Amino acid sequence: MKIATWNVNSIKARMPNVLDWLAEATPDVVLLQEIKTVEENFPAMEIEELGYNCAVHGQKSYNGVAILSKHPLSEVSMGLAGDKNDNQARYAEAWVEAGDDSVRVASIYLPNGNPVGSEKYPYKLKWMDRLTKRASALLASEEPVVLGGDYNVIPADTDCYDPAAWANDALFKPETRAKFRTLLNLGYTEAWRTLHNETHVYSFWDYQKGAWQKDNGIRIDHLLLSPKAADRLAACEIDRAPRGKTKASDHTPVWCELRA
DNA sequence: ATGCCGGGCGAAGCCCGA
Repeated sequence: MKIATWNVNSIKARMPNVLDWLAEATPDVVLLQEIKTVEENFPAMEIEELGYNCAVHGQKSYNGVAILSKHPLSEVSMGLAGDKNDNQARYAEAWVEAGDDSVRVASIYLPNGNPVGSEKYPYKLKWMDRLTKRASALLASEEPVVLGGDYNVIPADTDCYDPAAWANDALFKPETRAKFRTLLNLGYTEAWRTLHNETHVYSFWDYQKGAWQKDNGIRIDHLLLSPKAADRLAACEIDRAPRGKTKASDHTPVWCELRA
């Protein structure tokens, strides 16, 4: 079971790249973020032609998440509990029906939180508390769970090109990283880091200042595995190739392989 | 301190991202 996460920064602008990558990488499940469109305008037909089912939690212009799966999806649930006034589309969850390979997945677009002095930062921290609550409830089921997405969290100094430059940023502040650790400490395994010792390996490069060419990136796209999923973890990689293509997203896909 | 780039929206220039 190959499960990927990818912030595509607009599904409509990214369709050629997304279709190419689906055909080349052949993931079973893809967790998309920042689709930037409502469900009615999601280009489902072209994706379905490649054998995927689509579950879309859309929003006009901003945010929006989706789950693509070659296996049937059930128990599809959109939105993150805990704040009835939150209408930003940042969370989608589903059960992937695949026999012994079955797994629960969530596509997560965690708020950026900048600028730190604005209301956006407390919104981010509260959203992380809500995610922690949901993640805790999912553990109680003792199912295999993969929480994948754009976490907008740089876990450690070595996950960015210049820690000093990010010191006061919402993606890197101690409070942000502490909440991310709280999430992990529930019992989740961050798939890429648990299989890799390398430092300065990234999943996002800004469009500006030649960040991609200089490899000035940050690692903020993560796959968090419950114990039952972590026991099945066989591989986890960051596929840099899509970031180097024309009309690229500023994020590149991260995928993991779970044994049956 | 701000723009840099790129997308949405909508038809110019602003909002937003990380």
